[in-house]
Amino acid sequence: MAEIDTASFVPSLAIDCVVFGFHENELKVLLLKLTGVDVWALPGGFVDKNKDLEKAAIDTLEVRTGLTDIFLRQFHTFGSIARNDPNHPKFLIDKGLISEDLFDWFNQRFVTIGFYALVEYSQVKEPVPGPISEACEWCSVNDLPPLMLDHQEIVEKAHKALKRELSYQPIGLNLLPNQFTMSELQALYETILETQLDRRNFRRKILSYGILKDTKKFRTGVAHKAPALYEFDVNAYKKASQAGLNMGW
Amino acid sequence: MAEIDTASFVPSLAIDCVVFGFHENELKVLLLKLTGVDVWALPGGFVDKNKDLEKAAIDTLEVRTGLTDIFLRQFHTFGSIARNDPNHPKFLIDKGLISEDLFDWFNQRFVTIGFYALVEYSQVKEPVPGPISEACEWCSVNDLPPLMLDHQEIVEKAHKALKRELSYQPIGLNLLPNQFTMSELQALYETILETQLDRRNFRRKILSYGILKDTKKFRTGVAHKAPALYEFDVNAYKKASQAGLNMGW
DNA sequence: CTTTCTTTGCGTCATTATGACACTAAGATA
DNA sequence: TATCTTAGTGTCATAATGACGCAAAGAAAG
Repeated sequence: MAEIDTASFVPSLAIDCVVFGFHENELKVLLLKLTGVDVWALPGGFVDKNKDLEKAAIDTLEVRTGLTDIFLRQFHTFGSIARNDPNHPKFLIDKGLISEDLFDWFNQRFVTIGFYALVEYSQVKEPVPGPISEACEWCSVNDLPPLMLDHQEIVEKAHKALKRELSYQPIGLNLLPNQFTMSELQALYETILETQLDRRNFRRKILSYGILKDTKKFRTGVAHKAPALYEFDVNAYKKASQAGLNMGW
Repeated sequence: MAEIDTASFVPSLAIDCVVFGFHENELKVLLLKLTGVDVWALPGGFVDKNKDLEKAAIDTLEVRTGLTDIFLRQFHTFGSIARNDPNHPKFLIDKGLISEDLFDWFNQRFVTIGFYALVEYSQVKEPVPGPISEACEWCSVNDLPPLMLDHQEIVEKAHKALKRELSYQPIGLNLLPNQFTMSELQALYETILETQLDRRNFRRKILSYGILKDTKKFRTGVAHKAPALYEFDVNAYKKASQAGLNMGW
């Protein structure tokens, strides 16, 4: 059972992280399975009184994924009064996840600040569960298990934010391994956007941004023609992020 | 001096609103001047325990502007620990703005949820100051008076968010009077983007979106050739908002 | 070893969007 | 009446986009 020192936290405040990864042509999110029940939750937590919001998110992610230096973006704050449901702390207590003394703390009205993170799937060796969870796993955004509270809505909103981001920012540096093929990059775009793109036009457009470097190497040992391996030109990538792609005016 | 019932508020939480208006080719924000000092603040406040965040923002704006049905968007949550500066509540007490009992409340670490609002300048007849302010006025974003705490940063971030929004959303319905000329619309765009646009290309592009209706009327009584009056085709405008303009992929 | 199949890489072509700018019309002012 | 400023329309070269063809590379099948 989780013992927490509620006095060290900012009351009413929480953070939740939607950690996106990309694997086998699917967009995944990291979820925690609450111990003993088929209810899942986003990694997140309370905010330490002397910790910045960002830092709270970063620390949470480091614990879960082992990664430091994660791409993180605040995308929305969820503060509907409907989020406060007394059945929720009751449920947690019934299932033995938190002690009874914590009812009041968990029964507060929480406002949660949503962050999304982009991580390289393969770099997360073994996601680690938290004090009230027994598993930490990647789940496909298109096939989510039952989620706690409004976490489903939070995931959806994060996905939407990511989609939008894609329309005016380069994306991939944080989601793909260092080297990747054009097809893999395209698959990432298609997956996030949930749409199909023409292979040849995609190549033309993404190359026109000048953010890719041809490594002159090829992926070998795979079926069919060996595809060229690219990597991001980090400098150009960051410049493009700053300036924004496809700005309308 | 302001008397407030702190018990009715969610601790640690506040909202701040950046209300944008457009007047004389300048982008304005509504600011409150604290009584007796040359320090200004954004309209905002604490969050009532049983009020949604959005509702808290809406209510604040209604009090200040008299307007209901305001275009409102959450753009960022500010939660740095550096926001909590004990000198600030001391200052408020020294200046007689709040009573000494309120020190603890005001000395909390506050996380503030930033909203920006777009309103039609001329519809705000007489902005009304709050309990600790003696004036509520429009100030040009390019020439802001000294602002409280990190409110300057909040305004800047809101402006940036608005700029970005402009690149993939139609804007104007909430900032311009019902009928307007092409030049006025262009001036709005130029002001928000802080850049110059070619008159003829602007017209072509904005018309191509199909969100404008020609009213067949003209603005009379002004110097030079009478310009045509347009209004937004609200249906088309909303569809365009949904779909997004200039989406890159 | 040759054929088949799939994926990669490069290119074409018609259409549309964009940036730069010229010209005319309308109406106020000199 | 001439002049000046803003409005409205159009042109033209260039760039971007969408649709799609074709040949080369390599694995797999015969």
